[in-house]
Amino acid sequence: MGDRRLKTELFEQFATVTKALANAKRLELIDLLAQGERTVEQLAEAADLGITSASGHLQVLKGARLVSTRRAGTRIFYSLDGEDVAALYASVQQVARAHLSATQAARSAYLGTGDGTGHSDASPADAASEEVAREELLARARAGEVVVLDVRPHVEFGAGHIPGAVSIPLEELSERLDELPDDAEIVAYCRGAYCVLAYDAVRLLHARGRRASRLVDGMLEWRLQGLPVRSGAA
Amino acid sequence: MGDRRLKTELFEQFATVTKALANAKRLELIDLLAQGERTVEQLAEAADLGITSASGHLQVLKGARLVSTRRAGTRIFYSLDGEDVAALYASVQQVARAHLSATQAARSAYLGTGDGTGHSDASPADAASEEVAREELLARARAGEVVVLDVRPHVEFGAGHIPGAVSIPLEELSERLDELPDDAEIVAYCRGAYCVLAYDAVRLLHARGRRASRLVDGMLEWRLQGLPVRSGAA
DNA sequence: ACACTAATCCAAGGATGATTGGAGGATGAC
DNA sequence: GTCATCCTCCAATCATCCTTGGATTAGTGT
Repeated sequence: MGDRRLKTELFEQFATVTKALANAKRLELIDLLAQGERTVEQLAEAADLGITSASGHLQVLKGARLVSTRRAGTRIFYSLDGEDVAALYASVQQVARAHLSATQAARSAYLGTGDGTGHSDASPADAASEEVAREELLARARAGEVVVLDVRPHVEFGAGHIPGAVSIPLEELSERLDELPDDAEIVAYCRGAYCVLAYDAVRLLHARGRRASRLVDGMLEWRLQGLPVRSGAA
Repeated sequence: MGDRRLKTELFEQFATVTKALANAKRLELIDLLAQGERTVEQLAEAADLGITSASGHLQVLKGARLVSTRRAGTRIFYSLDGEDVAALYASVQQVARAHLSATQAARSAYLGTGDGTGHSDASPADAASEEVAREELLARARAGEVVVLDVRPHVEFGAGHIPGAVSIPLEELSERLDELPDDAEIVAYCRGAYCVLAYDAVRLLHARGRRASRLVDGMLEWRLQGLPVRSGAA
């Protein structure tokens, strides 16, 4: 078989994709871009990177065609180059979560669920019991039974949100509580399975005596499921 | 926000997965393991690696919990640690194929389709026209209309195959042609979208005047689709 | 033309990863 | 027990990657 060379070349092609993903900061950039386009400066700030370093990482991602760019005057907006990249990223998250117990622990610690000491088998009064399934939310929202609350920053809401959702970023939530009907049940959501905003929002709402729960996962998984998405400002 | 440290740790967890995938040889090992368990020696041989090197790569994969081991006497069998790993790998292939034109070119060259010179837009008499969809194959096989032919090595057939399929590895095909009914239509399959065996098999069958086509993709995608799989020797 | 901003390019260093050869563990045959 | 086999572990070399600072390019406004 003279196909060793061709075979190797093929796997090296695959590896250009995986190598582009093989860095924590680049994964963080992809996580951000999964919520909508951003400039280099915004990305650097959000991912705690120097401008030069962020630009470098973005060049690597661009080289692997995982992101694309759009020029607007003096700025350059980066965005994910297709839903399959988001799906690949979600797949990575899923594998990490299922295979690495350290990921579960890190996730609990970051989200503020469980105790984070490691024996995370099943906290009885866990926030998991307050998760709402996607199809269920869609049905109940259409029936007007619940208020859907998007607690991500306004920009991300504008780039794509659940139809009918109200946009109140977590930062503004405590001051704008009165915009939410007193008696309604509230379902909050944010970026995805590893986003802390909705967890914080539900904790805050409960503390204020509201009935609130959380959509399972978040926008990333909602979109990948092919469920309806609307874009445009609030 | 004091969550920068926690956030970074979370993404570093994700990165342990992607770093384990960030190497052409390791991807090749995963490709092999997606067809069933193998020993270190078999893997080294198949992937054109030294034993030491292969073992090292496998340790990396094991460290990320992407593969698991089983000891049998003096040998150690490696296998993928769950279908989600196979799904992740398939997702990588998909992204590479959709985003990198070089991957398309490398694929055509390896599979022996198209001309491989780069302008691979659409070869008229392309092998694509002879692809059979998965559900269609299942229905026609159950109705006895087609003979399903597995042209992978016997070991891989034993580890999992399409119910009712006949096992004739490509190497043995030309000598064992008489085992296939003269008049039947034959549908060949092998490992996956990047496996050359079924392509070669169909070319050989056509040359011998048989009616033959190829299942779209292969065993990997069949399994991930949740379609029925049987295991055990022929 | 000039100043200003956003982003990329380049070079240097320190860190991390891949391969190889040789030593060492575990298991099975005798 | 000894030997052979299969695999892992260790150490050294070489290549690759990440970060940082300074210089450069592209675009905007005056």
